[in-house]
Amino acid sequence: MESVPVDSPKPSIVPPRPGHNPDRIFLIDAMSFIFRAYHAMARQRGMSTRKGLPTAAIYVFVNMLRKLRDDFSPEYLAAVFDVAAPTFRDQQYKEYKANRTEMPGDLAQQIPYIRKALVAYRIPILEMPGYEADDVIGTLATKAVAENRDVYVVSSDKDMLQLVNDRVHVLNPPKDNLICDAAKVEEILGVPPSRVVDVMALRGDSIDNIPGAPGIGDKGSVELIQRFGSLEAALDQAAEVERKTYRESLQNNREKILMSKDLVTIKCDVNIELDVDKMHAGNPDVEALRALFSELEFTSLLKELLPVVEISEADYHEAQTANDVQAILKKLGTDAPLAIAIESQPLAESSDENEQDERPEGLLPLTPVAVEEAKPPIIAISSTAGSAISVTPDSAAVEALNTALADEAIPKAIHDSKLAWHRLGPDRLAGVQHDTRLYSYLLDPTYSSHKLPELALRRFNLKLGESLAEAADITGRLATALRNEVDESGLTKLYDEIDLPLVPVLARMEKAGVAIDRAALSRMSSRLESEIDVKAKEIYDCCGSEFNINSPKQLGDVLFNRLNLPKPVKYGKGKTISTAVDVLEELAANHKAPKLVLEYRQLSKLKSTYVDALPALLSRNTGRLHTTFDQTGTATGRLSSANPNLQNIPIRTELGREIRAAFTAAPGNLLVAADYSQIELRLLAHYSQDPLLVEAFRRGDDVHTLTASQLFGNPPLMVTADHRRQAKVVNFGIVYGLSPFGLSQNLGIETSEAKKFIDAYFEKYKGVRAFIDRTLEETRREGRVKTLFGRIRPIPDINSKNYNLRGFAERTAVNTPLQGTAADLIKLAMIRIDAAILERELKARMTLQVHDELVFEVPEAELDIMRSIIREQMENVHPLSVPLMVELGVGKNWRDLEY
DNA sequence: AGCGCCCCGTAC
DNA sequence: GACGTACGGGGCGCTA
Repeated sequence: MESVPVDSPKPSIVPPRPGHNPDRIFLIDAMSFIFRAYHAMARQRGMSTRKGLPTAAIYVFVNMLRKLRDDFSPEYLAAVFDVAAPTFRDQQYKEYKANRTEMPGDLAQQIPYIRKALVAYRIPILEMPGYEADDVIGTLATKAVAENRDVYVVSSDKDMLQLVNDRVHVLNPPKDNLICDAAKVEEILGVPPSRVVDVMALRGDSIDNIPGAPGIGDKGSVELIQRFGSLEAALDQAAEVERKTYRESLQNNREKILMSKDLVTIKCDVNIELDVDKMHAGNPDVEALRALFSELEFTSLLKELLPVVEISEADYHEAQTANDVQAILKKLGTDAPLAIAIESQPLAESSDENEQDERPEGLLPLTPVAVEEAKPPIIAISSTAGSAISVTPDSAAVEALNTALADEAIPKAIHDSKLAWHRLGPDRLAGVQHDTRLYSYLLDPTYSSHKLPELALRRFNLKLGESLAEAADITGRLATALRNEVDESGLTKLYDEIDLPLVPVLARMEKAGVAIDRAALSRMSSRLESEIDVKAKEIYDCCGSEFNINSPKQLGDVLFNRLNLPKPVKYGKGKTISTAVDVLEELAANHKAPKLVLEYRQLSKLKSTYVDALPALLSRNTGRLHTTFDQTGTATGRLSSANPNLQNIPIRTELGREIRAAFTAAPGNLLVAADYSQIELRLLAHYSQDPLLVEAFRRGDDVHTLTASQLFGNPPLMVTADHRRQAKVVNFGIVYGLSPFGLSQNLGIETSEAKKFIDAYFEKYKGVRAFIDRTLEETRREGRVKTLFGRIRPIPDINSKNYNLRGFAERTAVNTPLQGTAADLIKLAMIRIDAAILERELKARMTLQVHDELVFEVPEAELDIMRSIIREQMENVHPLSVPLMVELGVGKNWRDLEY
């Protein structure tokens, strides 16, 4: 099955002529698209549902249908399938299509859904045992023309071009809905539609195993037909052909060629009725489509189906008096939560987007909006003056609202309670029981968004409007539905004991912020600026011209095309040649420029990303830097940090550490940084129970030295620094799910060498091997991994037939329990440390979390108590088969710490 | 001009 | 093709 080639620069697209012929029939050659979509899918990153059902072909097919409907508004429409049964051609020629391999499993899985989609679109499916789709289409086209209708054969199969005539066109959607009429066919193939079969008979088709004339290919077949006018004439006059191979092929294969023509000729007299009444293109069955798209997780398509908003603002009543508020609260049953939505926009006064909300507490203007219809009852709170809410409630109403918010006994449902905490201010909100954002995250942390509108769409097919009351309404409904799922998925304990209690802890950390030495950064900026300047000039000098060093494209051009430096061995997919660190390091021996570029890069990276960016984000109110921790942003359960990201402040180079030195403590305070030592390797020991690892950690041995001693066969005391370094890379690699290629890149050695390391590692650490095997086996069975505390991550690609996808899934499956359990543990420790600080009414504050490290700002007087609280809580956070160790540093800034 | 993607680099 | 998880800056092509 070949696609129609289009070599002409600008395909002539004939627009549909409205009113031209209202009797247009569109016949879709379904399988030709399905195969096409499937092959296109290989390039696209594997698309699938969370459960692992591949969906790329369905998606492409559905989009083709939509485009067809949008572009042409067909009057009549049908999809034609092949029946999986022998056809008359198989009887005629037993080798027919013998070369065709069976349909791949991940495609076959999708066919039923494509049929469902057609049903939902109310497009009839036609098929005829014993005939191929081509023949059915040819027959229907012929009959339609006899009824004076226009036919559009929707196909990307070149064979179809033989059907083209005055009334029959071939429409090729992947080629931008190119319409082929007779002229176009001649332009593309070099012969008119009536001679397409003649050409094909000569050329043959290896995919369908049609022999054709041996030795005559694409060019020859067209030439011969053009010259003689027809296949029969070419055969009869074969003697005149000068070229020996052509001549003899024609003379010696007459039967074969004629049979080929027979095979490729579409039969137009199949015994099938044309019933146009059943082919009326009407409106799709929206409910069926919705159900289908929902099952297939086609969220963008779902969205388009949903202009329907079930709620309108008219359904909500605004509460103006305390009695109105009390009336809402009365409606609450004993267990029903009060759903709350809060304006998420920053206050009008602080127009700065990045500004942390630092309003004095308790002064926030609140407008409660009561709702009688909603179940559970809701209160939407507008905190912005001049918002959509039209009434000004009396002070007693606001008072009643405030009391309810702070009442621990009234359970609340909120989407993103951390944001609510910030908006309302601490201690004004109590009793939060349902955070729908956290529910969504726990149920599937791999979703790219856990925002309320997306959730409403995904769960309820509901398009959320602007109204705050509506948001509260949806939040209430989501809380009920998601809580059930959380309970059913065994995530309740994790939610109750880790994710929910962490919310106020993070809120306090964000509010506290960190102190920054602005002057130090400013000095550094000036210094970097001049150094960057000098470095740029040096680069221009030795490259012979000025260009944008920041542009990998321009840089690559200069290095590899102008200076003719050797190109990296692998610069595959992209058009630009890689100028990444390892490539430039390699080139440093050949030329001065690469080293200079690396130095330039380091300087400009530090300047733009940190030195200049951080001061711009300092709060005008507090003068400190307030990050936002996202508790629902990672697939593993880790936190992430943004605006600014304080989880990637440099530490590895001296210059980078200078930035760290600008993270200071307020006067009279010290910074305390507490790191878990090798927490992921300790968890590997715990999970695998590998005797070597477990014993090493119990004895307090250096685990990298141990691995070096195992890999290189020296006793631990004889391990060299270099062996230890390499062993460390291997240890890290194990946690990340290493491959020989990855390790070889990291160590700068041959893949074969790397493989020896890996084999040696697993030979020594048999428990680790078994753990990995166990984990993979379980993941294949369950389609997901779990942390020690039951946090779930779906791994849909674990059984994929795609080598890359599967490999990635396997590494993820091994890494996530380790990374995710470490995340759970430190979250638990944070909750307990926070509680200890509150309980003792200490002034010390937790300020940062960097995955395995916590940073505190501690008054000097509280140093001793804090040190002991931190160590105690972190090291004893949860019993494991190996001890957890914490390294505690104290200092005036984040660089100069004394351990 | 604004958005999205790529390349690159920072952290753990 | 690429050992896990993130965020962000700059370039650049795409849309408007």
